Amino acid sequence: MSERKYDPHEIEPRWQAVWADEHTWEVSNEGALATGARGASGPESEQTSSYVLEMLPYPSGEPHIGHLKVYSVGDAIAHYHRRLGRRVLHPMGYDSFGLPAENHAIKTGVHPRASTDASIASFQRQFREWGISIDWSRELATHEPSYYRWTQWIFLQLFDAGLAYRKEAAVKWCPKDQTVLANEQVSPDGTCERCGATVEVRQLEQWFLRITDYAERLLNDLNEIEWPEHVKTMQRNWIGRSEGAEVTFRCEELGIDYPVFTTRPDTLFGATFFVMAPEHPDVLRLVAGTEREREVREYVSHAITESGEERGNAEKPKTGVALGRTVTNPVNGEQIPVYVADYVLMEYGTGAIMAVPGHDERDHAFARAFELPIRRVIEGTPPEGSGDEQGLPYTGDGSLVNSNAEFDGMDNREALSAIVSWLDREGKGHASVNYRLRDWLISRQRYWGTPIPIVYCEDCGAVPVPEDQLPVRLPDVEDYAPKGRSPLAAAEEWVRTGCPECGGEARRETDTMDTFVDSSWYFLRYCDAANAEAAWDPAVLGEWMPVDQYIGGVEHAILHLMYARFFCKALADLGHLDFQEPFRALFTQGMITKDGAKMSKSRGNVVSPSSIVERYGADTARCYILFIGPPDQDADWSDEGMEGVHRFLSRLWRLAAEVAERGREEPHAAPPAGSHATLPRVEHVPPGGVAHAPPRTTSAFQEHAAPSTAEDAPTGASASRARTGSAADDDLTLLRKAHWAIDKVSGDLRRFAFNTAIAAVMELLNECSRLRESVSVDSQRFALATAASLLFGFAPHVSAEAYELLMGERVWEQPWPRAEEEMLERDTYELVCQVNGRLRDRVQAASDASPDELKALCHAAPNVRAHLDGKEIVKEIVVPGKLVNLVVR
RNA sequence: GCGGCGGUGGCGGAACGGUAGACGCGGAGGCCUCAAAAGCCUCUGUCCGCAAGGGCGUGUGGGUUCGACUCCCACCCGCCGCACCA
Repeated sequence: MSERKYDPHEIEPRWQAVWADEHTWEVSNEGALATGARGASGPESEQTSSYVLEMLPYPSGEPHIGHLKVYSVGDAIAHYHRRLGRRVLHPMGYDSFGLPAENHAIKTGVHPRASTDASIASFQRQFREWGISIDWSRELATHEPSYYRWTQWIFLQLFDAGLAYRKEAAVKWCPKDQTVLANEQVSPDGTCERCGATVEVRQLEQWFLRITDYAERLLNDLNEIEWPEHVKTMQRNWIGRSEGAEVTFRCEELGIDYPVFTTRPDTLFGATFFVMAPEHPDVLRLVAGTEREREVREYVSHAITESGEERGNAEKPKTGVALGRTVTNPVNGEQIPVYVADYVLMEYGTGAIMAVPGHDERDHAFARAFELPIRRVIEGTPPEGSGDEQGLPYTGDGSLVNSNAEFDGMDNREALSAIVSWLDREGKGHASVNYRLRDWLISRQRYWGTPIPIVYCEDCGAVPVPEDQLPVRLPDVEDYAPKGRSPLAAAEEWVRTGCPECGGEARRETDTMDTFVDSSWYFLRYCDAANAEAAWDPAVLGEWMPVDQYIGGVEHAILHLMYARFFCKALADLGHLDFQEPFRALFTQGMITKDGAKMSKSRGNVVSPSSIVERYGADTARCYILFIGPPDQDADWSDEGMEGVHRFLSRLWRLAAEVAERGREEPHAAPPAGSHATLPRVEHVPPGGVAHAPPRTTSAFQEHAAPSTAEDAPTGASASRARTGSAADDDLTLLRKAHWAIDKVSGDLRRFAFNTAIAAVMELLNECSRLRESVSVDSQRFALATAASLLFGFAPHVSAEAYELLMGERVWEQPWPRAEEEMLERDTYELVCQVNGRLRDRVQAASDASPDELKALCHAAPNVRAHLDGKEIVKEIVVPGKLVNLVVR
């Protein structure tokens, strides 16, 4: 046993230096271009290139444990793909614009660029210390003009296509961050997702991206991608598609048509009133100059200042005010009263609804509160415990009643389409689809972001900055503090500019873009990061995109992942891309918690990657984080668990060092005492072949293949062949274990089961350790080299070290090991003997035994006999390779 | 309310419808050592039993099956998303 100790602090920097000096993980685009378009749908084995991407970090302070996890997962995948023979693009960058750096600047006066750059330097250093296999030649940061120049270019493409537009709207405003927010950035409780302040509504003119144009495609194309079901579900919910009809209700007095969206046109005959949202622009117009005006004004101003939380509470009693107007129900000509009520939302549908109190719970509650008529138009009884004396509201299916001669008696589902057809013919409505998704508000009244490349001219209006004048650089300012307008507005010299169209005086847009715009296309830029002429060369993109495996946190399930999909579709429509979906497969990793709680500074339970790496080395940290449990689930950090992984890596290194030493002392020519003379030495095969071929089948293998019988096989569960077996048996046992591990790890990697993959390597190492006295150096070397090879993607440094000690070669240059079929097959196995489905005995059976032979073995098993005593056998189930089950009575 | 994901030893977790608890942690005992650390070995779901062996065990209750952690039905609990969405 070597006296030396596993020292990650000596090993890790040495290998990091090799990878850095040799630019090991860089890939060029030329190869990709030369091979032509890669078979996007081709089988895994034929794929020649692969794009493995983890979500880029927001550089703030130091990397945290979540970063360690996501890049450990991504690196394992990247290495696996490489060793399957693919050229792997595995880049890194920084989402470096954003509020935290700016808030820090407000507090300290340090320019956000300075703190951001410092943080980026820390991330870079740690990524190298973790040994992540990154192609550093493609590194980018979204705050660099060389990057945001193209963010601005994309904005202009969208602007030219009418997909970026400016409009005044009721928008979400965070009073603390002093900026508007996207709908997606407001938490369900009506607070700012970032700072927690209660979000207000303000009427402001803002920039939007027309993501709603893509609602249908964003929904449908979810079927084309390999994403976790829960993420797809979240996106589907967020898009919120509803099928129904748009129906026009006319206000005869004023001659105005009001379309409403309904999913239940079959209940149109039950519409007994009409309700508008407080924000509806016509509410005040309808009451202007009437005695109702004052009351309505008061109600409206109260309603729009209510917080989303107050207003959104479904339990809240219904409130509202009658407008003193009526509209005509198009199906029966009835005049029905119009109300304003806060339960109707301006942002969904048309901001006005037809109210059917007989068949809608909310309308029913309102009708009761305001004593409005409630009419049943569909027969049926609501579930127990709901509904009034008449069984209303009833929201289920049934036959139409109280409608008209044409539709009464008709099944409501049929009636639905029949009524829509009728409306269509009469010009009073049509089938319609409505979405919950809103357009994406991208302007922010903040400093640290990509400037929006627009100037305002008195004569020409909003004019795009010409492409050759990009980037519009972010100017330096004195004061970053938000004052309800962008800090950029204070940079007067920067703001004042000439109009690109008429040359006259103009002023620059002073808002910046939401940082989600920056991160909606970074994966494209990686493909062609050095391109100074264009955002990308479509030919280069064609080689790498779409991303084969994207990895990140679920927290981006809606925001980033929806925006990036939208960008791809829009840019594809504009002819800049030839694919629709950016991320073919997605993996979402779970959170690492401490003592069951999210790590946070305020809780004081933060485990910092740098402290773990300092103490145990990067390999232990990475390996533990993958071993802790299924990577898509949350997992709780345990220092003891990490100690266990550290012991495992120590043992691997120690055994490798020991075997390397033993190998030097005992050259292959003189194997010890005949025990394994029949086993040839490990072969070295050039790249493209099998990495380290296992010893070929020899007499040792055949000797072992002698079939056992029930009589001579051990019957006790704990009987161990290895203990009593000869040295050659042990060699074979170990080699088989190695091949088993190759097979197991290969399968586990395909399904992201890193925890069980590492467990399999642990098993192999346990076997090496257990048999180390009785097997040949060659067998030991093969088994340990296999362990190192399989472990390389999880613990690269120690694996590279061990492999080099054993084989004198670089493990990452070896192809992924292949398990040999014959080494996976067993000539005997443990046959499970059951009586009535209960385990009663285990016996050795020959692999090629016939069902009848297996039955006989089972009958002969001592403990089976005891349970058969005096019973009648009714059925015998034989599962070759597994078990025999005797059913008795 | 709608949708999604979960519930297995003291703990993290393994188990194509076929030996429940791999692997690791923790625990107990032992070896090595003057001693300790490190390392190594054995045991470790639970109850009965000296043992052989047996009973009970994967949230609850049913069902399908020779056989169910796994499939089906009805519940309970937890987490996540959406929700006065017409």
